[in-house]
Amino acid sequence: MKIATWNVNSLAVRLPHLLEWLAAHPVDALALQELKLTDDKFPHAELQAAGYHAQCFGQRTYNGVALLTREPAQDVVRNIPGFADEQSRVIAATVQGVRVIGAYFPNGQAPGSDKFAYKMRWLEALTAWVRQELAAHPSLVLLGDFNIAPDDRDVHDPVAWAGQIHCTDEERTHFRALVGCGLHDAFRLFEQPPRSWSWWDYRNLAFRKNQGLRIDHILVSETLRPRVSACAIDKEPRRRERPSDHAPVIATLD
DNA sequence: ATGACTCCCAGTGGGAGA
Repeated sequence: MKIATWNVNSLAVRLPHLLEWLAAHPVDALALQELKLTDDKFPHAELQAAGYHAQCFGQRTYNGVALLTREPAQDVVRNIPGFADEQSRVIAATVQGVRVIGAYFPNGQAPGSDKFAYKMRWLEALTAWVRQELAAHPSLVLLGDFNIAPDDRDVHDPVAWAGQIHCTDEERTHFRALVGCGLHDAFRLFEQPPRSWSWWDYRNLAFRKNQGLRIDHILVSETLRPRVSACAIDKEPRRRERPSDHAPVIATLD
């Protein structure tokens, strides 16, 4: 079973990239973030033709998440139960016996800002809920755009980024708290090329210079850990014309 | 260097992203 995550930065713009990628990588589940469209505009027909069921949770202009699955999904949950939120950031479902939680974590803009405070509240609520979900579903994957670079080795220039958004101690402490619920960063279960990133700024020729951050993650539960045989970032879609600024991440479960 | 690019909604500019 293959499970992947991809921040597409506008599904309307990226649908051709997505369909091409799915044809080359027929994963069993794909969590999408930053759809930037409402559910009435979700391309159900195109994805159905590509062999996928889709659960969507869209929003105009910003945010929006979806879960694409080969097999039908059960027990779909939108956003964090009990956490009132205007923003569409979480979609969870059970697929082939695995509880899959796809999430678009808040950006946070800058430490000290209102958006940073929202990010902290959101992370608090997510962690409490994930703990409950793990108790109910031992086979669980939490994946998506975390907007957190967990470690300095996930940052192309740790000195320049020190204390900046995605790299603050507060964000990294929250990441460790999530992992502490009983999860493992699938990417770090394996030897990886040095300077592996999942996001590159559109500006400054950042992709060409390989200046990026690893902020898109796949966390697997203790129960699933022995089944994970690979995890990789696919840079290919970032090389295409008019790419998303994020690359997909794929985990393979035996 | 408060830059740079891309997307969206707007409406000939500005917010947000990361």
